[in-house]
Amino acid sequence: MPLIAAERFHNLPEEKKERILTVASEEFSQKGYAGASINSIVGRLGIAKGSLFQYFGTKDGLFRFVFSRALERVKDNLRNVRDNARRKELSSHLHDTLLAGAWFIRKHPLLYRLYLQLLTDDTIPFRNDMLLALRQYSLEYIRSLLEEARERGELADHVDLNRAAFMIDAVMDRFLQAQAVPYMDAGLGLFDGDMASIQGWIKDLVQMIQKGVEKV
Amino acid sequence: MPLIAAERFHNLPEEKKERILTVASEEFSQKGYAGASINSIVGRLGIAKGSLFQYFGTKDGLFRFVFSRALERVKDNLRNVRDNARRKELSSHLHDTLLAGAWFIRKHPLLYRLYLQLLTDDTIPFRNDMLLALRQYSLEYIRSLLEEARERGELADHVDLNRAAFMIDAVMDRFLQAQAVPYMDAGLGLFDGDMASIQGWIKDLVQMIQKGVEKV
Amino acid sequence: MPLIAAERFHNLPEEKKERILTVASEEFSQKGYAGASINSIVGRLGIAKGSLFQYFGTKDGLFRFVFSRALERVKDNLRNVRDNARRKELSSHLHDTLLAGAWFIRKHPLLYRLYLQLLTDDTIPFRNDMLLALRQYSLEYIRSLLEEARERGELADHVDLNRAAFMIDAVMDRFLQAQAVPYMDAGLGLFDGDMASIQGWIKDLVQMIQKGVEKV
Amino acid sequence: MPLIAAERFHNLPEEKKERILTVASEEFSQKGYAGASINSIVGRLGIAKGSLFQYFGTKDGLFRFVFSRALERVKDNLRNVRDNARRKELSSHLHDTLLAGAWFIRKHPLLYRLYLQLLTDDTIPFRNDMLLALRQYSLEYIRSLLEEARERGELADHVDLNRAAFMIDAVMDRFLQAQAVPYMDAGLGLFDGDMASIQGWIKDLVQMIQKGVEKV
DNA sequence: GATGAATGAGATTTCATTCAT
DNA sequence: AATGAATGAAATCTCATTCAT
Repeated sequence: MPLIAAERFHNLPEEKKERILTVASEEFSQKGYAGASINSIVGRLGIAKGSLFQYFGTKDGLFRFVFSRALERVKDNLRNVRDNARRKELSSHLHDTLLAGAWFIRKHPLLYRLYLQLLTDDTIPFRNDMLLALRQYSLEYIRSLLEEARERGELADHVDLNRAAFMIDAVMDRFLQAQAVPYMDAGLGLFDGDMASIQGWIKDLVQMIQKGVEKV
Repeated sequence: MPLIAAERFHNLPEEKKERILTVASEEFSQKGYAGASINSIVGRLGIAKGSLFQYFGTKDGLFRFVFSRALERVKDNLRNVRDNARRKELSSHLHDTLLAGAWFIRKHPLLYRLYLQLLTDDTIPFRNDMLLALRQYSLEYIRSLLEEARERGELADHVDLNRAAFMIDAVMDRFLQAQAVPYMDAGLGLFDGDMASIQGWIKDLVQMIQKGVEKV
Repeated sequence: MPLIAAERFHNLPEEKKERILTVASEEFSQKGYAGASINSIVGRLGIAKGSLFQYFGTKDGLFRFVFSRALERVKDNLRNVRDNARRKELSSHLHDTLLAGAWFIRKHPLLYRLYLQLLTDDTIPFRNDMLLALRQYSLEYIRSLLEEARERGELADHVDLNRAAFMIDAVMDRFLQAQAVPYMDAGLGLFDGDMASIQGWIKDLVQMIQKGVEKV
Repeated sequence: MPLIAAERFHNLPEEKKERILTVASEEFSQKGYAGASINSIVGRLGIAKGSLFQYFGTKDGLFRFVFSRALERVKDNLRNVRDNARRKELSSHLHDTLLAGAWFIRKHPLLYRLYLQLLTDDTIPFRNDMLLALRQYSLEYIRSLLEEARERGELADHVDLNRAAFMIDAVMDRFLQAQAVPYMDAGLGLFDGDMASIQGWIKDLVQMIQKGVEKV
């Protein structure tokens, strides 16, 4: 999913570009694709309606650009984790990943919600392309962590890596959802605000994988 | 979240009511709340626009009614599972639940997507109420299964029930998502179409819980 | 070119329908298809913008309806001429036709200009269909007059009917254009306002055909 | 209708000027004045929008320039015919004229369509001026041919020159329209593609004039 | 109780034009 | 002399909602 066009946009001063994308992100992630309003965006930005259309051509174009950029940020974030944490054991890797994810979502809660939008809205153009790109990246990242763990002897042969990746992805994703979506833990008090309990979650998760996922 | 309004609606013949709610469900779950169009709904139904507004008052009213009814169906479905499967062991319960969930989603894929809509769309009226109701019901249902399992001695003391419920909920929900949302397994081939592999997933899941989730 | 849809429109009171079509005709014939403005039309009519779109769906739909109706009127007009003037000689027929045409254009100058619009505007939807329908009708009508004239012995064998029809059509059409388009006679004073000179034109035209058009 | 503005334009290299006017001609003649888009023109040209406005000031200015230039070309074309064909008889003159016209339209079909645009579009600025200039030139040209013919004794006294000019103009114009506008002969097969039949048409036309147009 | 005509605000998008660089 | 970013009015069209019949 390459960055689509928006030539005009690239010539703008960095600061202005940033402001535009932030406001657009907010709009899309709060109201969904259909609910988002170009009028509202330009109103908040204080720029002319025509300008936004010169930058991105269509509402679709704007959305795709915003989402592509969000995806790039996620990838950068994960790449960062890997670069800074080579040769550690699995639980440490996962810990860093989850921590990075949680930190990212706290910092860019809207980008995460953009992803959630994609899951259900059939009217979003190129939805399938975007979603597939994202899912593949996520699962492959986790699977690569598991493969390294196996090479280090952390995971027994009976552990099915694909299944394990799926489960880790599911739990971590739900964990992260709980940071971005209110009521996701339905008031059970599972998460305290300060991230202190992440250690416990990670430990559980790795134990689960190591002991509980058998090959088919 | 009580059912409001819709007095006029209830007097309609059952068949007509069914058709209206089905079409409205389709519209909302495919296009999201904002993207859904009353015009499109009455167009597909072949009834007058005024009628729909007499039944439900507003677009909000229609959405709330549709969603409430969907929630009722989910509850009925789960109640059914419990009634038909008392006194079994945990893995059997979870198995039945997951099977029922998968069956339900195959039969009513749109209702499930209505739930996904809720997760992100801030513009949906009473979103928080609806979401909270749903999450609570889901987590409490699983927690009650776990409590029964502990009473039967299936779960050691060191297992934290809330955490376990959360993880089960996460994995099951992601599993179900993969039935309703294309590309959710990103082509890893985790699921075959005929549900046959559910047994394996459940076994893994219970093992994980029994061995891997420690009290904080 | 059948009348396209516009179901909603047909239920309106006759008087209102008339007013709408008149105003729309004016707009299109004065400004062309692209230049015509829905805003301007509803502004002049004093009705809501949404109403016009409920009647005709799109700008295209409105244009096609207006044009189709204009074509029907032209056909009715010519049918009328034929019905009232059977068994006469050619010059009398042509005279009646031209008179009817001139009368029609004086009464509905805008409809005639709608036809002229078609000639050049590639962006008008279904332009070719509409134009072909109109041209065929016109040429066939004149040709049928010539065939009858030949049967009555008014036209010698050497007269090529297709060529003659084309020439008559050309001159009559240009004659009629001069009624609708200012400056068409470039100030040569060929036409006095009161139609009195039509007799002379017709006489010339028939003489031309009878004496001057040879078979290829 | 003097050429206004365009000082900056004249300093451009000949090749560039040509390209700009060609593209502008295409746009106007295909879409009409209102439908034509400056955006589309500069897009096709690959030049900056601001440049076009520096050359011609406004859309009106561009159109007037394009049209004036087209008119000059038509005049040049006819002047050429006269210069190369002095002292011939009427039918020969008309033949050359028609041939030149047909050749011109085949080579510059868009310029001809520009003229047709003028006939109906009230929103074109200075429409009347332009149209009058064109019509006068055409009718006067033909009339001058007829006057020369009379001096040579080709036309009897009873032939009304204005009427004759009008008829010739009408038939020739329609004949030329059939080259530029599809369906103008409505499938009657009156014209073969290679211009070979022009001889026949001219012969008919002159005969018609000589025998059939009487003074009022 | 059902209808569907009427509404006007608001949606996305295109337009000709200006002007600082 | 050329550029293209900025503009805001106006374009077409859709929307949820009202209400008289």
